[in-house]
Amino acid sequence: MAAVARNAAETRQRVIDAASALFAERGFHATTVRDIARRAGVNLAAAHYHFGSKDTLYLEVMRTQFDAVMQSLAERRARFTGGRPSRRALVELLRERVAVMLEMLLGPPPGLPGTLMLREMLDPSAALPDIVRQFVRPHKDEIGALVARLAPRLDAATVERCVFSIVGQIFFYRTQLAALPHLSDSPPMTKRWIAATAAHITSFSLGGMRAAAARSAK
Amino acid sequence: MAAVARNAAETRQRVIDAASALFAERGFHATTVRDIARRAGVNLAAAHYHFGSKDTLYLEVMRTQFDAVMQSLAERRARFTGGRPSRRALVELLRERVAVMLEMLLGPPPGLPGTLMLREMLDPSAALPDIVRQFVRPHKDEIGALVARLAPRLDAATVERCVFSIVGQIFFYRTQLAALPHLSDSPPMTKRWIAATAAHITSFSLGGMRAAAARSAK
DNA sequence: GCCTTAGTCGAACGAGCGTTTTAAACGTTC
DNA sequence: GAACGTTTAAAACGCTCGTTCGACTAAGGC
Repeated sequence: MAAVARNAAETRQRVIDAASALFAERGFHATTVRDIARRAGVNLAAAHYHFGSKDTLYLEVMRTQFDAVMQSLAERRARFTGGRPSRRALVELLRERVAVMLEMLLGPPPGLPGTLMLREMLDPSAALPDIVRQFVRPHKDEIGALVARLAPRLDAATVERCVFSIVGQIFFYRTQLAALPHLSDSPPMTKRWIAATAAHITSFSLGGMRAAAARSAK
Repeated sequence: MAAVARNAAETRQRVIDAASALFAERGFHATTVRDIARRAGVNLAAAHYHFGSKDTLYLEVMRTQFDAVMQSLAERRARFTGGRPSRRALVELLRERVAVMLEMLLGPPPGLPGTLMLREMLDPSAALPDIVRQFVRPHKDEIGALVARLAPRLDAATVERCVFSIVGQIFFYRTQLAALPHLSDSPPMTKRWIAATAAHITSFSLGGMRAAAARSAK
């Protein structure tokens, strides 16, 4: 039984991995269970044995994928605890968070969670509430906390708008990924490019927050 | 022949309209030609008679849809010509442009071009280059011109980054449309809400441009 | 040693898809 | 008014999809 169980777990994982890649690549409807089974190197019926249906496989893929994201996010979050950081440190934290989100959305190669989430936004499934809770909310809350500390005078509604403005700038590069080669002189998507983009977004946003504070003070 | 031709043109239009709505609503793969024919109130074969295949119908839908957008854009653009506007007028122009894009992306009801474009970005088809040329490029160039006039000291690369930052803030509300009810206290998407959002994005972006100018001056 | 159970496999099923065919209805032309 | 090309309607074709079936293998429990 041990050998079988080990193989079973491996089969399960291979199906999950293949399905993650294919769902991200082509979307739910354009992906066939046969393609998934072929890429996973398992039998067609085996996939159905483990997951029951294409729909539940999709939900399982989402759950698995965003569990992993949540975990890596939790590790990064540890840095926040500890004392009352200087403004310079807060800015640095924001810049780093922007860079992390850019990396997560654009690469390395697959940019899988970003793509799956974008697809979920266009064609919401039963997984959407979970994704929002595990993925979107934490990001929003963390950036919101940073904004609130960087601009203490802002009311809650303005903080939310600023968060949307910051996150929007980040998401833009994933949303328009396909169009960017037609739009701009090929951005190489290198580490260097990500750092430069994160730096721009950060300083642009700091200026924006200043303006928002000035506006709400009036 | 005249009566037939009139019916034929009407049939064509009805198919295009139904297909536009369904492709936006469900995406290409989840939409069936039978659904389109049913919603259009025409026979299944009629659609194939007029468009040959589902793929060419999709391309035709895209062409038609973004032709219309381009036309409405051209009308709005007329306002730009004429003299050297004051800074206050430039800001007003930017605010109005942001509001127009928000409206186009979020409503009234369908927000059709925005949805179709987002789908194209996730699953690019042969229509993507056209969409970029007719829809994305003009917006980018116009906002770029505004940015360049509002912050004359910026180099071209920084202007581009600022444009991406502005457009990103706008697109955010379309990208996260499905998640917004889970994220925020239900934004009503009314005219009033759009105006308030446009005002925030505009002032946030003006502050961001100021910061970008200060940064590039260093 | 036999039986149950978990897992895999090839084959097949029914449904729904895009597309094509067939035939009837239509206005136009002579 | 008969022949014609054009447009619509209905049925059918071929294919692929998600899913199911039954046989088979290997590993414990009694």
